[in-house]
Amino acid sequence: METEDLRIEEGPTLVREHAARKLRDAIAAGLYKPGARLVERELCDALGVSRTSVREAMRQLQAENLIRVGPRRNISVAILTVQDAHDIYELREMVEPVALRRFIATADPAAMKQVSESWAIMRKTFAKRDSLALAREATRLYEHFLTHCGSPVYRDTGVQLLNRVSYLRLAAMSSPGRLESGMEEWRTIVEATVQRNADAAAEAYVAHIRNARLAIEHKLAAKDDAI
Amino acid sequence: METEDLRIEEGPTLVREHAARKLRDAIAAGLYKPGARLVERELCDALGVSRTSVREAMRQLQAENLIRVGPRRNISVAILTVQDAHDIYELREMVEPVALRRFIATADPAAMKQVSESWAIMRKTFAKRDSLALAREATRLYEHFLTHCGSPVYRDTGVQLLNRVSYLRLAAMSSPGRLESGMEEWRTIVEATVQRNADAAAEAYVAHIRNARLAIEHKLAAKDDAI
DNA sequence: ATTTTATGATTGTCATACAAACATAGGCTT
DNA sequence: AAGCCTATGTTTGTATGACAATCATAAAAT
Repeated sequence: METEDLRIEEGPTLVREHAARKLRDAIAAGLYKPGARLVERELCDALGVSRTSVREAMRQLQAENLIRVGPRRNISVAILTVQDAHDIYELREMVEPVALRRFIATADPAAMKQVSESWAIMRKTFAKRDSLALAREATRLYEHFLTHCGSPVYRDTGVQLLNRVSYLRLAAMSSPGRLESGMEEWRTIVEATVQRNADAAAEAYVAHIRNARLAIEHKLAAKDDAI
Repeated sequence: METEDLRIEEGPTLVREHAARKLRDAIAAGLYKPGARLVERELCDALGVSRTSVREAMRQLQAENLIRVGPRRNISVAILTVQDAHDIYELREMVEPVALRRFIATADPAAMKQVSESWAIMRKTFAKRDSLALAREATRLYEHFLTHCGSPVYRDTGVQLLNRVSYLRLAAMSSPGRLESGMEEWRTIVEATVQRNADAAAEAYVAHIRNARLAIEHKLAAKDDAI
């Protein structure tokens, strides 16, 4: 009975959603870089699905601001200006601490246990200096808080903001020392969370997002304009 | 030269976007009520476009959380629970006052003039007790602040939240006295805005959103569960 | 009356088709 | 040789038709 996870929700076996997830992941992993042109036909070949499904997935990513349809109707991975990144982090700072407070107030033991487990994985990947896996697990934890905060509204809003900066977060981890300080911040967040100390957790979370923003702005300032 | 509005942006003459806008407006106007089933073929007939375009528009509205694809794959207008509505207003209270502050700080005279003009229209429609036109003009003003706050991120996030509660706002205007108090709140907001008094405008805006939320929660509490 | 079966409706996906916009490469003119 | 024009191919937007799978409903059988 433990193995069976009786979900009420629908089976996610839609081709268009599979395509959308693949594209989202590819963008997050930096496989498609900001500004890179996306050609429908090539995506069809790469994903092994029809144009119909690719196009429906594209409309979804477009609404999520992950891709952009230009004036010449060419489709490309969205480019974030320094100001865009700043604003997204500013919003994250408003949204996610509230979600974390709600998570702490309402999370059941299973959801709380997942936090410790994700944290353990993060420490392991950190020890191996596997940035990509670490970023992925951190994303999982961010989304875990949002998903289990009891509010679909906070979840949708928060996840959308997170997705928009996913590749930036990966890029920022290459700043010297950022990995270490980030892990310190996470440790504080996780410890306060499992102890259900909402104030401490939220405060640490705000500090974490702010530091992440500064790291990213520093990284972006090095480049010319936008990424 | 005054009549020509030289836009850099792309021409919005895409059938799918036209369809998406029509559906959004229909939901906002209460033409399609929450929970109402949407049948592709009927939408094709009503809009005079192909299934291709309707489906792509649906994917967009789905990503905007305006429609929902159920487990049985039937598509319906999204239903907001009382909690959902509460959370959306809570987020609006975080996002929109910041956008308004930025608007006040950066709006050019033309953008500021538009505020007075919208406000004039609102007073006119209010005098005629034309709730639908009033709601539409208020939406235009909300979106005007967001569009001209200088931040695409705030605009996208704010507009998305606004769209989700569009039909609720219309419904709340039928509460006795809400129209009058709402107009008072708007007057304070507009006056402070055109005087570029950011603190006063933001404070009035927060109060306005809070009152609107209370009116809606009161309205929703009357019904059973969700709308 | 209950169960079973047939029928129709709806969605998801694919394959084509074609016009419009656009890019590119050649060829032509001067 | 430089610049202009044309032919060709590419890409996107849209429409149409097809079909399987699922679901709902009506009809039929027990």
